[in-house]
Amino acid sequence: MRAVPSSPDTLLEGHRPGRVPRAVRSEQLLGVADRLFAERSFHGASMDELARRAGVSKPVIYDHFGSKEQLFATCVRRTGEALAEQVRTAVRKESEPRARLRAGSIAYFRFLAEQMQAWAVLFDAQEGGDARFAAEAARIRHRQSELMIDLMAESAGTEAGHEGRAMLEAMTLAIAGAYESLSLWWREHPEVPPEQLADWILDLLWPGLEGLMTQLAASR
Amino acid sequence: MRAVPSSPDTLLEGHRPGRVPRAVRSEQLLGVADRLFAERSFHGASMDELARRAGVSKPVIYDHFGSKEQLFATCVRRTGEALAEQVRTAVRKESEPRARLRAGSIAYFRFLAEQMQAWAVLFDAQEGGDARFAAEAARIRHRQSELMIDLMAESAGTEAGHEGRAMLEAMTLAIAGAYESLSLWWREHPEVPPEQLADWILDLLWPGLEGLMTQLAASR
Amino acid sequence: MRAVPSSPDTLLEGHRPGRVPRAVRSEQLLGVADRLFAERSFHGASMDELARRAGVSKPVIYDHFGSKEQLFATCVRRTGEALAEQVRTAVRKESEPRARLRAGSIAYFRFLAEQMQAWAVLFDAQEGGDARFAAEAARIRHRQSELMIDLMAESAGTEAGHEGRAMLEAMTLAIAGAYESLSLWWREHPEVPPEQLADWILDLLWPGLEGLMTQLAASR
Amino acid sequence: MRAVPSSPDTLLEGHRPGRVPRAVRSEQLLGVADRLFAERSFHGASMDELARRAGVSKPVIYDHFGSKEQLFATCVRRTGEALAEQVRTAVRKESEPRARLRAGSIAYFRFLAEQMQAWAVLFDAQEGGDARFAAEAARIRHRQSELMIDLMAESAGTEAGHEGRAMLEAMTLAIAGAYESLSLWWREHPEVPPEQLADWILDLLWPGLEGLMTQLAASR
DNA sequence: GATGAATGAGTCTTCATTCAT
DNA sequence: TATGAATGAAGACTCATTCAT
Repeated sequence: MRAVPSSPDTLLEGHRPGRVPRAVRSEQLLGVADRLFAERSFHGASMDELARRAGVSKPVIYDHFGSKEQLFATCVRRTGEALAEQVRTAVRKESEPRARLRAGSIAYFRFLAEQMQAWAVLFDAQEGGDARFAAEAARIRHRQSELMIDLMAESAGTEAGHEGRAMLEAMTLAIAGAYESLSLWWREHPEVPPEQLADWILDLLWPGLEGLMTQLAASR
Repeated sequence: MRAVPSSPDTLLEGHRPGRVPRAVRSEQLLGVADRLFAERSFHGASMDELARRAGVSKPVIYDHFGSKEQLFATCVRRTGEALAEQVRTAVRKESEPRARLRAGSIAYFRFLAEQMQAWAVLFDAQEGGDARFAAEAARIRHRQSELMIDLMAESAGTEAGHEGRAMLEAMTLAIAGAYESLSLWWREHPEVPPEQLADWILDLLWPGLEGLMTQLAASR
Repeated sequence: MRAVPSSPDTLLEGHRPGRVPRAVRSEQLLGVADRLFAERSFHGASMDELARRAGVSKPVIYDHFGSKEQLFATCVRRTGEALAEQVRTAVRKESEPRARLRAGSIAYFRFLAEQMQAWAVLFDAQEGGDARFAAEAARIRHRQSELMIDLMAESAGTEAGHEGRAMLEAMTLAIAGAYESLSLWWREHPEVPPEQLADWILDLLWPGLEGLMTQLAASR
Repeated sequence: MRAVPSSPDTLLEGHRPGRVPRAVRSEQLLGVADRLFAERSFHGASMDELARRAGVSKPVIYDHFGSKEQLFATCVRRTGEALAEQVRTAVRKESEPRARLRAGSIAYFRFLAEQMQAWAVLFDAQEGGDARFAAEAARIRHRQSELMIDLMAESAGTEAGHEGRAMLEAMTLAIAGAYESLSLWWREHPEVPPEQLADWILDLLWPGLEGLMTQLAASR
């Protein structure tokens, strides 16, 4: 029994349904999709609901993104980029390695707090049903931690020797995993401030990280 | 043009399709289900395919497990318990905290290597579409790392003061996340031996862990 | 070997399968559903067959009615209303109580004769498998006989005193039951004209009804 | 997930599951089936549940009754016969027509009160999904009212002339319908005593019935 | 550029019924 | 004789996707 369109989210975006420049419509759809995927996860979200919420007909969506999967991939990428940008900016404001990592961590958690929904999209990409997004998501997550390390190491001038390459990659992911799990925990303990989280995880990771960096520097 | 049953996995289990004692069939079905969920993830796996692979009709499966969800939950639980057991055993063979953690880590990675498929089930439980397994899975993952810490700390006699409780819980999950992400990376670099992985992650985590434990002991 | 759609009932409705305005399709589906439920009863009717007969795919039906139950309820309600309307109209044309009842009875039987299929839907609602339609159906049947009595009594100015309330309700249903059973018998003796049926049942019920009405009027 | 047999109703019947004379088992199964069909109606009742409740395996049931439908038909017939017997006995105790009908009515309602479950079986037979029981049920219901009339008329010496045959049959069913509908109403107003019900319906039907009988007698 | 209408394939689940032991 | 194990067929329902307007 077809649901009545009711007030679509579109209105909030400041555009009447109907004639809308393509780029704007695209952006608006991505926003709605972000929220929907965050709420329902890839499989739970239906194109029908997306269309309803966006206040457009389904063909519009297909015209813009081709398929549910491509739409999802786009959401994931966009969110990943926004997160990366926020972290990068924060890290650049510091110069000491530890301070850089701390700043990056705080920026990271702040992003999550501000954009809960986008964040969920990012992590749930781990699923995706067909492991097709695993690729994209993994790349993003990878980049995420790599970013932190790179930025952190920027001043240290450390560059991975060939042998340490694999290890660095692996550790990079391990760290990303630690952040993500911590984020999931945070979801249920939102009273803890981002700075607290950052201090905790720095206490856990920094000593080891410092050691690894020294070791890499030596092996160079 | 109905598909021919083709070689069901049953044969691998050493049982002709047909009459089989209930317990045996149960076990066999769980095995096939483990593999299937590992390949396709919860949503991607269909009961039809499961039945086809197991060489039985669907009602058999429903008679044994009641529903897809219950079947999945059973797989997750079973795998979690097996993993925990393997780790526990390994840890108990050592007495020095660091050695214990190392032994546990190796056992952990060995379990994954031996039972790739089961392992995927465990991690993918993070999804589950309806966050219904998230509970179970989270509990298992939590227990996993808690287990390591507990066992590790056994001799140290450390017991969390009230204030450190939240931090410990959070760190525990962060650590689990690190292990899991590392495992995912390992999936694509199977040439790295478990001991190597263990050493890497110990180098990363141990210094911080040692510090945390000292700190907790002091605050007691 | 997929079955050819064969002549769907659609043709009878004057619409090619394919694109049809929503309201028209709705109406057409209700018609087909009426017939199907009449033939097979709620449980015996399958949405698959309904779709096949209507010459549409199942999702179309679900889009229109939401579920089998809602579709059935709609059929029942519609039929009930149509019947009530027909009876009401007929009764209003007479002024003498007995003549009113007779006119109503004839209208009632004529409705059945004209819309056999709809009629079956109405009576089978008594079942419904889960007693979920029992409510709706009971209400309709109740209303049916109440209607006759009310209309009949309109001029008589009789109004139930508090004490006679239960009795009136019970008798009302008993009368409805008599009509329904008589209708079922009629199904197998279609040669009997509606007027004949009306005379028979009036001979059976009128004397008693007259007595009851007098009695109620006196007790007021 | 197969339910545990748990205490089957069998025990109440005073026979251990296992070795039981065929006739006894049959009787016991019918008892359980009566209750089950009464609770769930034909379609809602499953052979699995029946077997579980009876504490036997399904093949036993199939061995005894051949199919679900035959089992149901048997239940319906048995119940109908018991009801007829009870009414017949009561009627025979009176000699005046009106008194006979009244006694029969009371016996009828008493039967329902005492054997609610059996009664439901009887009326729900109106459904049956495939109208296959409609036949059997109709016959029984028919016989029911016929019985009352016959018994009532016994002393009156009235015998239907050929012309009045159809009318009598039709009226007979109409009366049965009235009783049944009244019974359904009673289900929700169990505080009303059977005698009250009998008086009500006699007030409604008797005057007309008397007239019909006179008319028939005259036309002879 | 946008939509209302429609679909085919596939989902999980249940049931009456019957072998093989 | 009685049963545990199994099955084929069907049921309601949903979804991503695409014509025809």
